Amino acid sequence: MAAVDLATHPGHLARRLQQAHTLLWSTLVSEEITSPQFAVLNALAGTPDIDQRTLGEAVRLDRSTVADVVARLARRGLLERVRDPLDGRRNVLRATGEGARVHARLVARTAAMNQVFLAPLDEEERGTLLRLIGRVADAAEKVRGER
Amino acid sequence: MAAVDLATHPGHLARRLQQAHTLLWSTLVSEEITSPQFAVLNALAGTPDIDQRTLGEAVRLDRSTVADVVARLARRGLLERVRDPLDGRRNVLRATGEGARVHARLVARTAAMNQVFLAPLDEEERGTLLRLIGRVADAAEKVRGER
DNA sequence: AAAGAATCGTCAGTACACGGAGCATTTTCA
DNA sequence: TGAAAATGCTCCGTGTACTGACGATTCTTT
Repeated sequence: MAAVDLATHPGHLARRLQQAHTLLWSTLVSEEITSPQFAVLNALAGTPDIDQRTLGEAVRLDRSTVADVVARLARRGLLERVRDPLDGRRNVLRATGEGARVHARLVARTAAMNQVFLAPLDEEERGTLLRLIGRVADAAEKVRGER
Repeated sequence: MAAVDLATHPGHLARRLQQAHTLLWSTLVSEEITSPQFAVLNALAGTPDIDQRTLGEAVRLDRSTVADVVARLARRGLLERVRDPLDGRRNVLRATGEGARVHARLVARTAAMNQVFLAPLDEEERGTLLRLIGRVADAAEKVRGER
C-alpha cells in the first residue's frame, strides 16, 4: 500500500527519457558510437588539445567516466591521447582525421533523430522542454560545483 | 569545427538531468537505496506477488537489470524472491516487512527531494516539465513496445 | 630549494542498462 | 499426446556513471 505515482517523480521520468533516447540513438544515429562518445568528439571538434578534466567539464562526465570513454575512442583510432610534455599530469586530447569524419557524419543524423524524438511535441513545446530541463540541470550542477 | 550545441540535444540534457538527480538523491533521500531500487519497492508496495517481467514493465527496467536490482534488494532482506510453484519459470516477488518499512520511510524524503530538485521552476513550470517528459517518454516506449 | 598543497589521472569497487545466447518450463496445436 | 512455439529467467559481454584511494607531477610558500 501507499505506493507513489512515479509519473510525478522527475528522476524517474529522467531515467525513462534517457533510456528511450539511448534506444532511438542506436537505431537512428549509430550502433558503434554512443551519445556520450559523440559528445566527446563534438567537444574536441570545437576545442582540440584539451585535457580530460576540461573535457569532462564540457560534456559533464566525471574523471573516471571520461577516462573510460576516451580510452574506447582512442582504441578505435578516433582520437589521440598524449601526455602533455609541458605538464606531465595531463593527457592532451585531439580527434584524429577519422574521428573528425565520423563526427561530421553523425551531426546530421543526430539532428534527424532529435526531430523524431521530439515528434510528440509541437515547436513551442520542444523549446520549452529543452529550456526547462536545462534550467533544472544547470541549477543542480551549480550546487554540485560549490561543494 | 562544426561543433554542435548540446543544449539543443534532448538526449544530452536527459543524461545531465539524471546525473543531477542521482547526486541529489544520494544526499537527500538515501545512500543505500537507489532510485531504481526505490521504484521496485514502490511497485511491490502497490502490487505484491508479481514476477520480474511484470515488475520490469511497471518500472521500466529490462529483464537483466530487474534481475540485478532484485538480487541486491533480496540480499539485503528487503524483498523475497520465490519460484512460483504453479509456474516454474517465474520468480514471485514480495517486499519483506523491513522492505515495506524502508519504502514508507523514503516516500516522504522523495517528496522533499523533488521540491528541491524542481526549485528553479515555478508551480506551473513543474507540471509542464513532468507532462512534456512524460509524453516524449511514453511515445518512445510505445514504439519500442511495437517491435 | 624543500616541504606542503593542489591537480590530473589511474585503479578498484559498486550500480545501472542493454542485447544475445541459452536453459527450463509452460502453452499451443497439429 | 507429442512436437513446436512461447515465456521467464540467467549468464555473458559491453558501456555508462560515481566514489574513494593512490601515484605522479606541478605549484605554493616559506
